[in-house]
Amino acid sequence: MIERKIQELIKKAIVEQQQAGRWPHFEVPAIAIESPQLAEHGDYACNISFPLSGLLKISPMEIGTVLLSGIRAMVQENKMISQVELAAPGFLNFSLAPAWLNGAVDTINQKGAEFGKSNAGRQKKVQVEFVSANPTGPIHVGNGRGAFLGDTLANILYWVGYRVEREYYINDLGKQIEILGESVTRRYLQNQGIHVPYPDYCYQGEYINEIAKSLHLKNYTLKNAQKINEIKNKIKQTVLKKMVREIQNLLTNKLRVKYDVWFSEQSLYDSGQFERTLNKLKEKDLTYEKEDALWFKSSGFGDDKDRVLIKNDGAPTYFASDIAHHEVNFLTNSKKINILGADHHGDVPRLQAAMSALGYQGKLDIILVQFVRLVEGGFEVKMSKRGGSFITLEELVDEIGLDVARFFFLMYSTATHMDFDLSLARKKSEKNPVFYVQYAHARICSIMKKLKIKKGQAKPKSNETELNHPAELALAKELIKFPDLLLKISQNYEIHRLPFYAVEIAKKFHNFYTQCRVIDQGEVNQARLELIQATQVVLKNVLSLMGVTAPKKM
RNA sequence: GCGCCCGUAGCUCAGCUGGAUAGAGCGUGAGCUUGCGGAGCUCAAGGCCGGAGGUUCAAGUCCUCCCGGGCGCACCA
Repeated sequence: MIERKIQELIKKAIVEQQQAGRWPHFEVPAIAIESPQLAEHGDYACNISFPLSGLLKISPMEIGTVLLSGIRAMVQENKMISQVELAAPGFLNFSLAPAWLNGAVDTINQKGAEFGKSNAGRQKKVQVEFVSANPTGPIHVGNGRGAFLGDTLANILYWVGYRVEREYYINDLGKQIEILGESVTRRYLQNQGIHVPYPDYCYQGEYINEIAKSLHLKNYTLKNAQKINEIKNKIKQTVLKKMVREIQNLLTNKLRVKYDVWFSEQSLYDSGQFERTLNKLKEKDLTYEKEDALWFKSSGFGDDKDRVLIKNDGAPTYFASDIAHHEVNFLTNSKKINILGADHHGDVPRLQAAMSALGYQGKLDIILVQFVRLVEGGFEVKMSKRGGSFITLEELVDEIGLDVARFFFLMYSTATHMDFDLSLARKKSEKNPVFYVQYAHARICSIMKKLKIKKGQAKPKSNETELNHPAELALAKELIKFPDLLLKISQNYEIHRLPFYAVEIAKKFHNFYTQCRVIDQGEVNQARLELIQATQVVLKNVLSLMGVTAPKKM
């Protein structure tokens, strides 16, 4: 909003020069569209002089000088911008007017819990799918990254005006589930004293044995142990349900991760959706049979080779299910964002190919999240369900706390391969940035409390209604960026900017706090009170988007 | 071999569609009390941004090659 205003000013100044015949005619928007950026020295810095310099064959400083006088004349009646200056290499720096900032702070307080919301999404329906880990074992630390990112992204999308559906896709079909059933069955039989081997392909984790121990299958005794398949199927269904329930319980109750839909892969077949999607591809002549299998011509849509839909044993592939699954999603959503682990990057081209084939081109965005490497005292802690040695997400959260975990996982770019040192995290936990941010919030609450105690005998308010101290202005300028930040994140999915922003606000606040007093000699500074109220509003909103608590005291 | 991601301060990471003297936290060193919470504030030290070319007025950012690390390359899910 501020950036657009500045762009307008610059464009006007350039056109002015053109109309006066001093500069040749060129397409202004193409250049003026270069958006102003935040700078240390001014509030907004613009580098427009540089591209113009090449075009006009005049030095950047000269161009800056010409534009400066034009813009200054216009700024006279502008309330938002108080000052424009030309800096050394040819930068134009725009400063925000304190009086205008005052009004902006006021607006934040009026909007309160709504501050930051917009209707940019125009109530379009978007689905965010995340985690979707196979229900073959506990949720591990790597899944946690996706869980918190997905939850927060969905929150942000909702705030900028989308109708958001959060989905967990349950792979309750196929080989992995068979192996899960078999693993538990074998342990179960072993626990009954029946000698059965435990092959390498079975899940090795101790949790398998724990589940086996908790099973009570009264109808099956040692005598009819030969009915292994019957037992296995029963156990498989029981274990699957149990696993899904545990995952649901962990995510929603313990990790504060919300879901709207738990979508079963099996349901695609029960509902006939799988057949419908498959027929659609067949009708478009995009499939063919080869070596007793049914193939999809994905190479015609950018994939490097064709892919199997139905295996030669008659069973559908995971890929085939996933196509039908996505089609269901697009029945009710105009857009889908899928958060995947980086180990699935190879699957992206084929999935996009299928979406293009079905007419959903450009509607699926995939966010690849790189792996988390757990390190303990310099050694990597392997996280593999198959291998059995891993730290579950639950264990991690129990140890460092949910607020710390959420903040920590959110503050890294999804492209970063993060190294997470457990021993370091434990030591550092008190110095964690999340506490820094929460402390700022608690400090504000503390001041508020102090004011409320004296409610009966209200403190006299000073007649200072305008911000002028540098620390006040810096804080106010930070606060007003919030709505634009959310819009940006909703477009580029750079979720890590949110925790960084939170830290920035906390920093500006702590700095303000040590330099400026809200309650001074029994008198309340009106402008500062409004400023810290606004700070509280923004901190609360930011933290709630991240699913982190905003404590009143610590 | 092919494809995707990463390489920035001692450590963990930012650096937004190329723009001013490359930033933060932790760690290290030096300071900060008449007053709203010291889980805070201020300052300092610490960098040939993996390497070499190229494009540009301008490269940590874009292109090519090389080195190093992670992950994929199934009729598994």
